[in-house]
Amino acid sequence: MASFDDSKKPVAFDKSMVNNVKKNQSVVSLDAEQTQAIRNLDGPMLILASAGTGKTRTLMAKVAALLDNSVPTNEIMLVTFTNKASNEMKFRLIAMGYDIHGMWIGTFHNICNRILRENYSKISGLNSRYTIIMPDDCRKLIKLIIKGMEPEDTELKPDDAFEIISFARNAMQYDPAHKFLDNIEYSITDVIEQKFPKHQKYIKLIQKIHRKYHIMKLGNNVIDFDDMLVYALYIISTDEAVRQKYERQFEYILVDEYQDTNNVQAALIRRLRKNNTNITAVGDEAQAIYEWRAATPGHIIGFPYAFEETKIVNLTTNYRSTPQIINAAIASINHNIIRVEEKQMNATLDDGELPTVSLHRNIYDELEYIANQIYTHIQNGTTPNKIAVLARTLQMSRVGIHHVLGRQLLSYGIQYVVFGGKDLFDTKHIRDFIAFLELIYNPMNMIAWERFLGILPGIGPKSARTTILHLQNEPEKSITEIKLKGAKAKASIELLNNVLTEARTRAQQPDVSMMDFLEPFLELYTLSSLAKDDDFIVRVNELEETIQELNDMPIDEFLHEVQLKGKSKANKANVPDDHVIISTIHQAKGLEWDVVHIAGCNENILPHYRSIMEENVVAEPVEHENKDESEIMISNNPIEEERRLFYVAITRAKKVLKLTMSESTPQGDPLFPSRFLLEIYDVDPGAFKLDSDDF
DNA sequence: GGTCCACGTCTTTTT
DNA sequence: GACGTGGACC
Ligand SMILES: Nc1ncnc2c1ncn2[C@@H]1O[C@H](COP(=O)(O)OP(=O)(O)OP(=O)(O)O)[C@@H](O)[C@H]1O
Repeated sequence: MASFDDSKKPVAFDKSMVNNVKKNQSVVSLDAEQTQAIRNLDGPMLILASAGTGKTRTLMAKVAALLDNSVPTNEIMLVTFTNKASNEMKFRLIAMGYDIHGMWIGTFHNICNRILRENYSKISGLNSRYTIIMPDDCRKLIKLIIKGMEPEDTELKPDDAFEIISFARNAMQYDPAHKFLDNIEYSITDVIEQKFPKHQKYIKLIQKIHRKYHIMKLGNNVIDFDDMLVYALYIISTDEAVRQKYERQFEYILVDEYQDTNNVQAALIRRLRKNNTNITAVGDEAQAIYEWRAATPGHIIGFPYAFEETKIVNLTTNYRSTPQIINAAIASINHNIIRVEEKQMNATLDDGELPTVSLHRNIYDELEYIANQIYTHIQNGTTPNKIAVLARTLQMSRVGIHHVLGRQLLSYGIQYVVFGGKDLFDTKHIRDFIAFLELIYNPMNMIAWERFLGILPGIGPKSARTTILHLQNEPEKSITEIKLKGAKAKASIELLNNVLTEARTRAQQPDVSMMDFLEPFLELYTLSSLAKDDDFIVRVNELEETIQELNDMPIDEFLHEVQLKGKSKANKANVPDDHVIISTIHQAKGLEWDVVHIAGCNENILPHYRSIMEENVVAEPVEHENKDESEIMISNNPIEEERRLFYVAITRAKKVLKLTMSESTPQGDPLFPSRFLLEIYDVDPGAFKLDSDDF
C-alpha cells in the first residue's frame, strides 16, 4: 500500500543527514505561551498568532508531544499547506529522532487523494488505473467541450470557464441531501453571482460545460486536482462506515495554515471530527493569501464556533525579525480595514538596520541592484541560502525575473533555486512523456492519446480524432487498421503500435523502471517537428534528469499520486548552502531568511493590476446565519489580500529587508510606487530608509 | 482535406 | 514559452 511516509522515497529529503541524531524529547524549547499548546493535547485547539511567533515550531512540538505520549504514528494526521512544508515537517521530526513511519503528513490534496485511492470504487466510473490530469490538460478538455457546443456560445473563454468551475468546486457547500452534481451547480451559480458577475449570462452554459467535463474525466478514467478534495468529501459524507473508519483511525488531526482552507477542506475536517474532537488548527488570518483560490479565512475565525470549547492559544512574541522589520509589517497590515484585531508582535531580537526602499529606472536595473547587493552580502559572510528575493509574480512587464536575475547572479558566480512559476510536471515535454506512460498504464485516457498522437509526423487534430473514435468504439481493433490519409500518418501509427506493444510487454516485467521508457519515447519524439527546436536537446536532458530522480518510484504510483507533488527539486526540505532563493511571495509562506529583497514594489505589480480591477467588481461580504458552519466571511476585497501578501513578504525577513521599485516598465510606460509603501510613509515616515540618489 | 510552419499575441498567485 | 492564425505545402 502506498504510504505517505517519505522515508523510503528519494525526493523528500536526504536521510543520511539524520542518521546520527539520537532521540531527544526536548529538542524544541517553547516559551510560556507556546507551552499552552502542548499542555492540552486533547480537545479542539486554535493557535491563532502573528507571523514569526513560532506557530510552526509549536505545532511541531505538539506532534512530538503526542509521540512522546505513545500515540501511535498511524493515529496522527498532520495537514500542511504545501509539499515543501510537509517535507520540512518530516525532516525535522526525523531529525529529532522520531520514527514517523505510518503518520499521514501531507497537503489536503495528498490526504484526500489517498482517501480516494482507498475508496475509489465509491465513485462510479473510476477504475483502479485512474490517473491525475494536470491543469494544462484540464484546460484543453474544457476548450474541446466549448468547441463542440453551439457557435453562439463561443465568446466564453475556456480559461475563464475552468477558473470558475474550479473555484465553484472548492467553494462548494456540500449537502448530501442533494445530488453531487447539483451541489456543484448551485455553487457555480453562487460563485458567478458573487465573484464573477460579468459572466452572469453564462451560468447555465458553465453548468453544462461542467457536467460534460465531469463525464469526460470519468470516461477517460482521470481525476483533476479538485476531484481529490471533492470526491473525498463526497465519500466521507455519503458513506457513514467509511467516515467512521477514518474518524476512528485518526485520534489526532492537526492542520497548519488554517486561514487558507476552503469550504470543502473545512467540511472534510468537520466531518472527520464529529465525535472525536482532537483537532488542532494553526494559522494567522492576516496571512490569508489564497482567497482567489476559494480559501476563506472565515474558517479560522469561525473555528471556535464550529468546535465547542475550543481552547484558543495566542502567541505574541515574535522570534524572527528585528523590531524595525516588525514595525514596518504592522504599519502596513493595520491599513486593512477588515481584520480581527490589532496585530500583536513583541520583538525579541536586538535592533537592526532600517528597512530600505530604493527607486530604479526599470525592472532590469532593480534586479541588477539586487544581484549586486546579494554579492556584497555574500562577500560580507552571509550564507547564500539565507538570502531570498521575493516578488509578486515571476513574470513582470514581460520580463522573466528569475531568468534575468538568475543570469546576473551566475555572472557573480552565485547559484540559485526558484520557488514558484509553472510546475515542472506541467511543462510540455514532461507532459508529453507522461502522456506516453499513460498510453501504457491507463490506455482509457484519451486525453493522453490526443496529446501524443498530435506529436507524431503526419498526424494533426483530425487524424488524432479519427484514431480516438476508433479506440473508443472498437477498443479491440489494432490502431494500425484505422484508415488515415497520407503515408506519413500511416507510418507513424505503425511505428507507434510497435513501440507501444514492446513497451507494454516491458511494463509487465517486475524490474521495470521509468527510465526503460525513455528510449522508446524518444524513438517517436525525435521524429516530431519539436526535434527541430533549438532547445530540444535541453528539454530532453531535463526530461532525462527528471526521470533519473523519479526512477526508484513505481510508475503506477507516480501516475496515481506523486505527480501532484510536483517540482521535486524545489520541494526539498533544504536548499543547499551555496544557493540563494528566488521565490514568489506565495511560495515564501511559512519560510524565513536573514536577508529578504522584495522586487517590484510598484502599483499594478504589488498590488497586482488584476486585483485593482477586481476591487470594483466583487460583491459585498456575505454574513451567514449558521455560524457553527464557520461561514463568516471576513474579507473578499482583493486589495486587502494583496496587502496581506505584502505583509507576508515583509515578515519573512529576519534582519535585513530591502524593497525596490521602478520608475517605468522596460517598454517605457510609467510605473508608480506601491500604495502599500505610500500609506506606510503617511503614518510613519521613518519606517524605511530611502536608499537612492534619485529621491 | 488535412498538416506544417512562421509569425504575432499575451503572460498572477497554486494544489 | 504556449497558443492561435493564416498561408504554403503534401
Ligand atoms: N520559543 C522560541 N525560542 C526561540 N526561537 C523561537 C521560539 N519560537 C519560535 N522561534 C523561532 O522563531 C522563528 C519563527 O518561528 P515559526 O516559523 O514557527 O513561526 P510561525 O508563527 O510559523 O511564522 P509564520 O506564520 O510567519 O510562518 C523560527 O526561526 C523559530 O525557530
